[in-house]
Amino acid sequence: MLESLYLNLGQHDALSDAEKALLAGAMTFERSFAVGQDIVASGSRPTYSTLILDGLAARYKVLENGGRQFTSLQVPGDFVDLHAFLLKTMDHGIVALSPCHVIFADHSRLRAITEEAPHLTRLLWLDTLVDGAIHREWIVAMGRRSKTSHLAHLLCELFVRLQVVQRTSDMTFHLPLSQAEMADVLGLSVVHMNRVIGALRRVGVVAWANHTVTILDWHRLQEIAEFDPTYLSMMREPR
Amino acid sequence: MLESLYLNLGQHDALSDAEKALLAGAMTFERSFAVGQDIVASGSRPTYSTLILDGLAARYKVLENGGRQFTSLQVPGDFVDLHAFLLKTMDHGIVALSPCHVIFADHSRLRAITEEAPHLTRLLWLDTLVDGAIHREWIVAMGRRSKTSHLAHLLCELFVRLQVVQRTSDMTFHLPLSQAEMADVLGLSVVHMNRVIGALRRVGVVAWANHTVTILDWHRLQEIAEFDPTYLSMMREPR
DNA sequence: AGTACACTCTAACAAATGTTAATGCCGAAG
DNA sequence: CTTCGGCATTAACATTTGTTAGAGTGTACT
Repeated sequence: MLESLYLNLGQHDALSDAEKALLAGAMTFERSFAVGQDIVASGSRPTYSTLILDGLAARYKVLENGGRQFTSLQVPGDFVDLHAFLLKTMDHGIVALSPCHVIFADHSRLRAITEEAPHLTRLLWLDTLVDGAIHREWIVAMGRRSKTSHLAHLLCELFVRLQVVQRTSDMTFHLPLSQAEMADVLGLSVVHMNRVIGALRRVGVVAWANHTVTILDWHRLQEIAEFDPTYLSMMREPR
Repeated sequence: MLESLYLNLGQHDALSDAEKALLAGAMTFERSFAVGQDIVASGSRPTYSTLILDGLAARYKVLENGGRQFTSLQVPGDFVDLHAFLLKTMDHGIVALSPCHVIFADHSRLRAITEEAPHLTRLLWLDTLVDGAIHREWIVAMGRRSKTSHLAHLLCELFVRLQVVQRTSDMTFHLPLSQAEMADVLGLSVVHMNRVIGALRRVGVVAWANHTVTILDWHRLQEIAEFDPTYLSMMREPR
């Protein structure tokens, strides 16, 4: 059941059976969330961290004028709020973008892991570091890429991340976001988001309909995005 | 000499003398960097992490078209590349924005800390988590704030962070960046950066000359920025 | 079958932001 | 003292992006 988590953590370094058991032992109960529901509320102080077993979720902040910005997309195998284990207070919310099935890991047991399992601790730490690396890539995309390139980069990133946890088939993956939600990812108006998607479609590198993205020309998409997956740390090496 | 580091880590939770000694024991040699020099090169695989003792530095990425985007600003007491301890390969560069005096912490000794000092490990982990929280705040600023608000937010953040490590005097702090460098922070053209700075000056909330920023109206600046320091985790509590 | 609703897409126009170029200021180097 | 070069500033114009409005489309519900 924790296959996605093992795939996610295991992509960076070998995960022993004992470590898998420790992770499994940290888990408590499961729960499902409907689309649009908050999985974690901004301002809350969770005592457990939430692992996505299935579905797509996002971190977001809302400004006074009502504007919403997603700061990350979370796929199966991601701890959406592992950082709250040490940050304590959520400074943002986490919402389900598709029906989400999750499982909760108790902070007291995570703490026990940090006391007794240094290597596993480093892997969990690493998981949050990759999070940060993704954030940096998003900052670069928002600041200095063309909007088309930004979108292309996002699709490359999602494809690769979903591939790791075996949520792609061929060059296709499911992307349940509406264009309004995509606009909240890229920081655009809905109208302009529509223009940018249209532009990328017109180039012919992706097909995108019914919430399903098909990459028609991976090489060219990667070129448009200047996508270099180094930041995802997918090399398996001692950590 | 590591006062800034102790202030930085110690703002989140109590740091024992034993832990301070462990940190001091991880340090090896010191070095100075001139303005514009790379402190860490993109693509390198450092075997030590760099702590800023004095000066201002920034993480950055460069795109094929020559555009540069800063992804963070680093102040004294910050480990600029603590993440490389586990990420291994630098996917971005780090440059000195003012003359920087730094000290290097050996990865092998950091690893020893993770094996033997769980609480200190959690504090170092936390340090990288705050990094991530700042990244998220930057993403929100780039995506959904007005440029004036973004700039105001950046000044609020810098002021608070510099205050923690005692690099402010009254409502004033040193900001060595040129407007071209500021543009690479906010993701703007130099001309527009100049307009935005002019706008914030005209409002009368900050004075800014000779690389020195004076906050004239903290309350209103915070209002313009919608600045809420929660994300910096400055509450001292058990971690 | 008909209605309501959410979503995509387009058009027309307004506002924000980028580009190019020129001016002035000031400190470093000769 | 003079010259040079980097930086801040402004203007004029081009391009990108936002806003408002509306038309089309498909699906769930009655």
